[in-house]
Amino acid sequence: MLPNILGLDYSSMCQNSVLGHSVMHQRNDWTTKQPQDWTQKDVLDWIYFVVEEEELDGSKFQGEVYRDFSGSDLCQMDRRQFQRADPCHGLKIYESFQNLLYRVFLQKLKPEIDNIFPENFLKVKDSSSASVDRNNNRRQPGSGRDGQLTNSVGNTECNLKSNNGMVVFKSGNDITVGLPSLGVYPIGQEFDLPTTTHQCFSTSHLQEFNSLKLPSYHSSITSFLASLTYPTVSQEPSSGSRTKRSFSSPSSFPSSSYSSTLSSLPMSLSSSTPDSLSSLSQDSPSQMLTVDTYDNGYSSEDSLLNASFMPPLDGSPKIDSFVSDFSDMGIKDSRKNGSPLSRSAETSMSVCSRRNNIPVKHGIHLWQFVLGLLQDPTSNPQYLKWEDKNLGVFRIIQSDKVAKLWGEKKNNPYMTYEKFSRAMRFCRKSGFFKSIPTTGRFPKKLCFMFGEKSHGWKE
DNA sequence: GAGGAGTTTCCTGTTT
DNA sequence: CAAACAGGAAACTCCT
Repeated sequence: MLPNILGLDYSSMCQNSVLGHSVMHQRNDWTTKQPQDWTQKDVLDWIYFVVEEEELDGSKFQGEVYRDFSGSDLCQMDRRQFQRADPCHGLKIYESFQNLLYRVFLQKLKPEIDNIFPENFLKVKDSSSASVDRNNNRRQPGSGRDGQLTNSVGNTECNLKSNNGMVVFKSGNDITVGLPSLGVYPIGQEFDLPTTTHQCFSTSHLQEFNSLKLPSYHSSITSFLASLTYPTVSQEPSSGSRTKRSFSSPSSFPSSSYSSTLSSLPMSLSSSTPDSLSSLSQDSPSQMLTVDTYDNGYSSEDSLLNASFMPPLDGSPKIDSFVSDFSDMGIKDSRKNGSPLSRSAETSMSVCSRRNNIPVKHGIHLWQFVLGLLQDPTSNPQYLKWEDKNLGVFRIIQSDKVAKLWGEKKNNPYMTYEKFSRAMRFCRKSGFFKSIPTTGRFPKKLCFMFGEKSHGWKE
């Protein structure tokens, strides 16, 4: 039996095949090779597998489009090239391929991830024993109402989450990193910050990862891994109920690699472990990373520039399931008088609070979010694009989509372009954006310009 | 606990 | 006419 390097369930491949004998009852070579080593035949086998798995319209599928591509060719192709090659299914194939590369990478990392999540470092959460006090975002023993968030399939929420939505969770022997763009959802257990030094990932892993072409979440994972590579944990209690931990890091480690900010969800906080984990933010100018339970925002230009925002794909279950949680409960966004959701109203939403019970620090600012989108090839130029990068002028192409992404970033399913643009106007008033010059060069609608207080957009 | 920053929400009116 | 823009007002979260 050939080794299955991808961790795929082949049983599904051998059942209900609609593609005939090429897939059915036949072990495909592509499952035993690295994607970059695939032959043209492997590519075709995999493509047909995806068509079947994704239930794509076979009548519109033209396999010959992919006939001349090898695995290494696919690795070099970006979203647009897939779409150009196959206007009908190219994007779906591209997404599946990115997903596959990502899984291969995780398979390789698994032993080392196991190493940094030792068993005694994880503990299963008892949903009935704790809840979130919305005033201080800490769990209180005994009141189980908000005790545990469940997603649409009833899984426990995750335990470690980066500011850009990436989630690491461990279930038994399975470690998974969930990314919004993949619709991967966290199932996990609570864990405490390790109190010993962990040299978790070797730089060779990062280099290897760098060699993969994963444009949409490349830098997120890279920075995430980098942040896990070097932390040396020391604990320093601070005033009040909050405890801070600091992470020192080797000065040789480039500051740009500190971009990932990790934050625990309040779900994983308990009275006995008031500051489980936490987030990393660069505390310049020293090489000290301050870890604060509630900090999930960018704290420096470096972190901004290296943070790859990962917009979800159309139909991503994250927003959809989130919104459906509200609609299922018959809850509508029917606040009056311009007020945001009141505390009482929010409380009445119980488990499905507006912010999903995630403490949202102001963290990433609107202008930073917009800049992140502009720097992300998966959103630029699809959702917004530069009109004049030197001047900092950009135009929003899909206003609703951009607003929705902002809402997702803030865990607010009710975000609209109207509200988004109101926030943009406030940012303009504060100097993060400014008015478009009235030269007639730029369209007035949906056009914005970065202001004096924003930075990092100029080349 | 106060106050500020940065939104979020809803609103009315105007411009494109 | 619809979409976008503009800005007031109130409320909210988070931070200092």
